[in-house]
Amino acid sequence: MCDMTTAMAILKQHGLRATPKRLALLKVLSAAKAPRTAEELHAAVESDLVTIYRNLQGLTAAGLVNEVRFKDASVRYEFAHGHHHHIVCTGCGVIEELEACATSSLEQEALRASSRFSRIDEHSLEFFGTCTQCAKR
Amino acid sequence: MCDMTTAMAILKQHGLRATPKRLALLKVLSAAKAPRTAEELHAAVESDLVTIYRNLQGLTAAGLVNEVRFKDASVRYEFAHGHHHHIVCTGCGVIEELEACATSSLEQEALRASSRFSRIDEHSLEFFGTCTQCAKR
DNA sequence: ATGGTTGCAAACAATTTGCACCAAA
DNA sequence: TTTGGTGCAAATTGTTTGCAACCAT
Repeated sequence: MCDMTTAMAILKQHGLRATPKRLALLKVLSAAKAPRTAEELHAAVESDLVTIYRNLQGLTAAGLVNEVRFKDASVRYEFAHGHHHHIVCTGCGVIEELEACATSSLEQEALRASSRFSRIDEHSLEFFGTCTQCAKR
Repeated sequence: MCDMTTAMAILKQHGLRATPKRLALLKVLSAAKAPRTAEELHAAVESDLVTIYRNLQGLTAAGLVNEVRFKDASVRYEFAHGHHHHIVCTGCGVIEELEACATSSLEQEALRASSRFSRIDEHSLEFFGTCTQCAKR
């Protein structure tokens, strides 16, 4: 579970009220081990789906939540907790979170290779493979 | 422009006919220096938008076209020509294609760090930054 | 009491599907 | 002449907006 005190402070700081719906959403997200879809969250926290979307927007803007867009077009949300990437199983869809990110050298290289760019600020990286479960079959 | 002879062979091999609309789409895509949206293609090749979508689907399945989903939710298509990545300017949206891809070590590392995966087959990687034009302002 | 928040209905954008007609092989 | 391709209308999916009622501060 997340640091609720800090979260409350950040909410206030962004003019967002600590409503039950919003807190419930935040709680589910912070307890999740992998990013969740709006639908999954809707199923988990009994709020209007529209409210889920609006709160995800607000929380993302406040930096408490990250939006992750996967290559299969699904959009998922996760409690913000440092830069990292994911591996997605192409068999069953399970998503694992990867701790480290060692792409700084890649960024440097990309910038060097580029002809029209002067700065790189961000990147997105996902891996796709087969989880051990699916590999057995 | 692409190797049309090869393209024709691949089409036949996938049960796809060499129709004018399809060839026009392929031609525009192969001439583009950056991935294009369905709308842009629609504007460029006078076919029904639905036909564009259907042909993009078929060509993608045949491996002649790649679908690229950017983090800003836009979906673009490019003529398939070897593995590579892109840099996107967060200012003006210009997209540059990067030649090389040196992520094999990252894949190895990711696989090692993972606890539930036994194989990585693919990855997606995009960089976001500022192009020299936008940097001037 | 104010100004953000919520639910419901409705609007939207992007993409897909059904169907009748047309055309490449 | 057969089977895939095309256009048009309509359906779908995911997400956003308008608005009146509601509630946290």
